[in-house]
Amino acid sequence: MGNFDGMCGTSRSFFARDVLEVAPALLGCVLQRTDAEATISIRITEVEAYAGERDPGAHSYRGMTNRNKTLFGPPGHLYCYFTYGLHHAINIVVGQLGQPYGCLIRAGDVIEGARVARERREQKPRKVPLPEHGLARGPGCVAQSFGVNLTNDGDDLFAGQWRFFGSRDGVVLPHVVGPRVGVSGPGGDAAAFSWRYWLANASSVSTYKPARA
DNA sequence: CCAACGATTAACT
DNA sequence: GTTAATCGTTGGT
Repeated sequence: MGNFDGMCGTSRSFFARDVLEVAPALLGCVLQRTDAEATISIRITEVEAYAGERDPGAHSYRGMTNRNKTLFGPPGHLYCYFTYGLHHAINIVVGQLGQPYGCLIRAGDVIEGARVARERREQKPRKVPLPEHGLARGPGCVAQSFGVNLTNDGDDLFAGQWRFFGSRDGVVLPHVVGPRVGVSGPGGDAAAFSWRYWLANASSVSTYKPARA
């Protein structure tokens, strides 16, 4: 495993561009992590762009903190954070060094390692069975399927456990654009920040929930 | 120091 | 549609 039809390895410079250019280009790409337990490969179906100092919805809007310092580092690394006291979520760091841009990976199709991903997602008993397309549906579910936590914050996606596969010809797949999920305040303004991108026909795309005022 | 809240999820009415 | 779960980070005092 590890090779995908029409896909190939990508260089770090793919991520060293503006986040509004990179975010839609991530759709259909495959992110892969191999640890002692398994190899998990996820085909990205939903992302959101966060544009640092020009984005009031971004963690990095008010400058560097201990939590968000990875965003200020080189592109092509993993920004992992913990939220709501329960969940982890992952970004890919985007932009030139020092531009604190990130793409939140909101959903994807688990195309390799689904058995282990399901074990991780079903550690707590559930009332209704988890469908295959629900394994990595939602940011917390993506992180849990990969089995990542805060110790993975800053991981280099071009080394160690991680691989990233883009489309061979760099084509951006047809997609849908809309307002971001769960962003309150000015950054949630749908007209100014419709920076959520998803594949229209993907069943793993999370259901839309508007942010509270 | 402390209070508020969050780039969420799953279950419930 | 509404709400509990659960805690680190953040920003103000």
